[in-house]
Amino acid sequence: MSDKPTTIKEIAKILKISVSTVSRALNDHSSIGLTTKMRVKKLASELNYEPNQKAIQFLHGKSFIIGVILPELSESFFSTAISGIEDIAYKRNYTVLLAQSHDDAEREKLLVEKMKTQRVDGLLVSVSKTTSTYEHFEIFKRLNIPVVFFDRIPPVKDIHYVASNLETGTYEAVNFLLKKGHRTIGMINGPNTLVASHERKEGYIKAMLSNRLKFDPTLIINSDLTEAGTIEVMDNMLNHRRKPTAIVTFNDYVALFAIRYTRSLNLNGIDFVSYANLPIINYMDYTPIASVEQFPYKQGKKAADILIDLINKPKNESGADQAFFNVVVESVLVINDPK
Amino acid sequence: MSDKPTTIKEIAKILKISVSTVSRALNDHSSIGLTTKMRVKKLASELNYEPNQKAIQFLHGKSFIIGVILPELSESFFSTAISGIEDIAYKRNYTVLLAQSHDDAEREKLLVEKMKTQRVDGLLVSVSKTTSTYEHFEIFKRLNIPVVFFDRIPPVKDIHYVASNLETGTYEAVNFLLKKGHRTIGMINGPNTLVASHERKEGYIKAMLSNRLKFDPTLIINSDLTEAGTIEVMDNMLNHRRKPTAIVTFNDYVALFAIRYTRSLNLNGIDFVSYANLPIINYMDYTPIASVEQFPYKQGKKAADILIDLINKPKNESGADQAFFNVVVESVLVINDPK
DNA sequence: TAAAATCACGCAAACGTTTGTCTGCAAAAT
DNA sequence: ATTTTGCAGACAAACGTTTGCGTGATTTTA
Repeated sequence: MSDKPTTIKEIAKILKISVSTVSRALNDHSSIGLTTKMRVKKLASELNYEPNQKAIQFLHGKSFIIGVILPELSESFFSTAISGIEDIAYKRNYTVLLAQSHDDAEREKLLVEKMKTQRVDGLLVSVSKTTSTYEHFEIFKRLNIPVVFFDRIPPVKDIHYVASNLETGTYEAVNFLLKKGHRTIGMINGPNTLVASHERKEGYIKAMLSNRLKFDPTLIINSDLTEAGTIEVMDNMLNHRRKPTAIVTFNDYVALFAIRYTRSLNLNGIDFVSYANLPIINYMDYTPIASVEQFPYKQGKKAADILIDLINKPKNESGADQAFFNVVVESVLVINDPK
Repeated sequence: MSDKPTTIKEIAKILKISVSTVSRALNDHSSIGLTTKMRVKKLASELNYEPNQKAIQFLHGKSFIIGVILPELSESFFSTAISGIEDIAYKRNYTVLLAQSHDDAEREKLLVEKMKTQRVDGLLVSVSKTTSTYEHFEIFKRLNIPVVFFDRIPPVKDIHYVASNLETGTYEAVNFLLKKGHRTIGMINGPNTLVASHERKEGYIKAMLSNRLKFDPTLIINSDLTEAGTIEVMDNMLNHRRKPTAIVTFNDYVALFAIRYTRSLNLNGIDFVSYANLPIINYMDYTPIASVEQFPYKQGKKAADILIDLINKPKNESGADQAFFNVVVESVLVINDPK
C-alpha cells in the first residue's frame, strides 16, 4: 500500500535529526555516533528505505550504466559476447543497456543518439555491416565518454578496441590441413571490404609459404556469404583445374551450405574447416572437421573490462599521453570431435 | 576540448535571460517569443547542448528504462525474444537494461535487487529454472513498479504474463502425425515440474481422443532433456511393445539427440516433430518433419508492449479493478521444408 | 586549569531541469 | 480614458542526496 518510496528526509523528520546525519549514518560515516547509526538503520529498514538512485546518479553525474550496441543478438557470436559483457558488468557493479542495430547504419546512428541522451557512462560497440561513416561516435569523445569497439571495429585511428586476430587461427587451420596431407586447399572468403576477409587471406598465405608451398590466388574465392553465392563458389572450386581436397569456409553458415551441396552431389572426401559461430554445430551430423575459435565470451569480457577501467580512470591526465587500448584476442584452431 | 557539458544555465547567462525561459524556449513552450526561441536554439546547438537526462529522470522520477531478466541469452528462444523486446522499447522510446540469471535462482535474486536500485520503470522476467520462491518480486509491487513475466512464468496468482500455450501446438502436431497415418506416437516429455510439460501432455491427449483413439500413457516418457537421458528414453521407446512410428520431442536438442541416435542404429522411418527453439535446424540435414513454433519474437514484443502500457497507465485507479494481463500466444505447427 | 583535540551532529549549497505563479507591458475592448 | 486581455518573460520551489564547513559539547593533553 505504500505509495511514494521512503526518502531520507522522512527518516530525518521522524527521528528529529538532520538529513545529513541520516545520510552519513546510512553510509557508515565515521563522524556519526554508533547509537544514532543504529537508530537510523533500524528505521530505514523498517520503512523499506531505498536510496533514490536517480538522485544519486544525478548528483555526481554517473549512471553506472554501460551501453552496448551490436548488430544482431540472434547471431550466437554476439549473444555469447553480450553474455561476457554482462558478467563483467555485473561483477563491477554496472548494468548493461542493450541495443541492436540489425546491421542498419541509420538505426545505429539513432541508437548512438539514444545512448547519448541516456548519458551512459561508457559505450561498447560492434559496428553494423553497413556503417561507413563514423562521426556519430565522435560526440562521445567530446562528452568524455569512453567508447570501446569490439569484434567489428571501424577502420579509423585512435580508438579503443578488442578484436580477434583471424590470421593466427587461419594459419593454424591451413597448417592443420597441410599436415593432414592436403595440398590443394580452397578458401571461401568474404567480401574484400571486411577486415576479417583480409586477415583470413593473410593467414592462408602465410601458412602456405611457411610450408614452402606456392600460393595459388585462384584458390581463394570471395563470396557474398549467401547460400546461392556459396553454391556458385563451390561450383567454381569443383571445376577448378586443381580441385581442392579441403576447403576453409568463411563461417559456419557457409560451411553448412557447402557441405550440404557437396553431399547432394554425392561428393565425400572433402575436408572442411570453418570459423566457430554456431554452437549448434556440435549437434550436427556432418560438420567441419575443425573450427577457428574466436572466443566471443572472452572478447566480451575483455572489452567490458577495458571500458569500465576507462570510465574509472583518473580524469584526463594531462591529455597528452592518451593511450588507446588495442587488444587482440588470438583465434585458435579447435579440432572437432568426430561423431 | 570541451570539458563539462553545456547546461541550460550557461545559455541563460550568455543570453542574459532566465533559465526558465531557456527551458521553455527549447521545449517550444507557447509563452516564449519567436525571436527568443530562435536565439536560444541557435546558441544551444552551437554549444552542443545536450539536456542532462539524469537531471530530468531525477526530476520526474522516470528513467525510461525497462529491466529484463532472463535465463540465458545464448538460447535462441531468448535472444529472439529480447530482440522483440528491444524493438518495442526502441519504438516507444525506452531502453533495455539486460541481465541474465544463468538459470541460477540466487543470481536472479541479486539481479532483481540491482534492477530495483537502478529504479527501472518496469521489469520483464523469464524466471530461472531453479527459482522456487517468488518473494523477491514482491518488492516491485510495493514500489509500484510493474512486472511482466514471459515464457517461463511463476506459478502464482495475480501477475501479468505473456506465455505460449503449447497445448494447441501439440494438438496440431499430434493431429498432423495422425493424419499422416501414424497410429503409435511417442512423446519425449520434460520434467513434470514444468508447466510446459503438462501442456504438451494435454495437447497430446486431446488430439488422440478427438480422433477417437485410445490414449496410451506409456507412450509419453519423461526425460531430463540431456543427451544421455534422451538415449535412455529412446531405448525404452524402441523396445516398447507398441513401437512408435513417430515421436514428438520436448525441444530441438532432444530431437537432435534422438535423431542422431536412431540414425546410428540405422533406423529410418521414424518421423519426428519438435518444438522450434533453434533456427539452425533449417541448416541441418536430418531434421524433424515439423515444429511447434512459439513465436519468441512476438512474445517479446507483446510482453514489452504490455509492460510499457502498464508503466504509463493513469496511476492506481482506485486500486480496486487492478486487472492482470494474461496473454497467451498460441503455438502453431509449422511443417518443415523437406530438404 | 586552560588550551587543544575529538566527537557528534546540523546547516546549507549544489547538481540541472521543469513548472506554477507572478509581473510588467502593450494592445484591444469597453 | 479606463479596464481587460494577452503576451513575453522572470522568480523560485521542487526532486533526493551528498558533502564542506561550522558549532557546540565533551574529552584529552600540557
